[in-house]
Amino acid sequence: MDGDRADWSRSFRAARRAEFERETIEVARALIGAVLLHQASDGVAAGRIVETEAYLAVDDPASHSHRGPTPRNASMFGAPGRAYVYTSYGMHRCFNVVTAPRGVGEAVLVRALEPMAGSELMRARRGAVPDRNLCRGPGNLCVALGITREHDGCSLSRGALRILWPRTAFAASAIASGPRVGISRAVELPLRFVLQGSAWLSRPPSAPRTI
DNA sequence: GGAATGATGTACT
DNA sequence: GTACATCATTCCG
Repeated sequence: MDGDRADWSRSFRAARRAEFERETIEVARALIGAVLLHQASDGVAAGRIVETEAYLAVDDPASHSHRGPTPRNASMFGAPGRAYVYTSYGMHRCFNVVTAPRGVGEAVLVRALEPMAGSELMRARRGAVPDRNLCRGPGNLCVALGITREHDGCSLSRGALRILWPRTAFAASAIASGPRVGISRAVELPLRFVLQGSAWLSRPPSAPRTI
């Protein structure tokens, strides 16, 4: 009885891990619609992911991993399915999901959430901002969910900070891709993914290229 | 509406 | 010193 339960639990966890072990671009797409949840000491907050960006290990000079491991980006080279949280511009936190196998250095940046639970807590953490801005932008969503550098390297399958995968993925037509935001190198790569029509994006998808 | 700006940790020249 | 996966504020048309 307990043995069955342990087997079930093990295979369930393996399946959860497998979600993170697909190709990074595939994970970036698959994360659209997943829920990011943080159970903190002061309460629970969660939001549906509506915007992501993939950062790759090869031919991607905009990626933090491009020049190899450093103390800051160490967790990006760690195990998949864990968090990479870094400080941006000295003041903001940015939350990433590590995707590639240990040592490779790929991750998906989460850029915007649609609030699902804990809006009051988010408002308390964010201060006087319009609700539509609670989780708009990578720095803001970290404040709203209470994500800090303490979460760097933590598991996203087991701990207080978790990804809840959707039972069924969005249709490909519901997701748009385009250039990433706020970078100056590799600007042409279409590695940003958004839920089409979402009111919660950090910014609208850029217009389709007309050549 | 948009452009400019300042706050500032980490990594690099 | 300079650049940077940002954000809120200020200034301008």
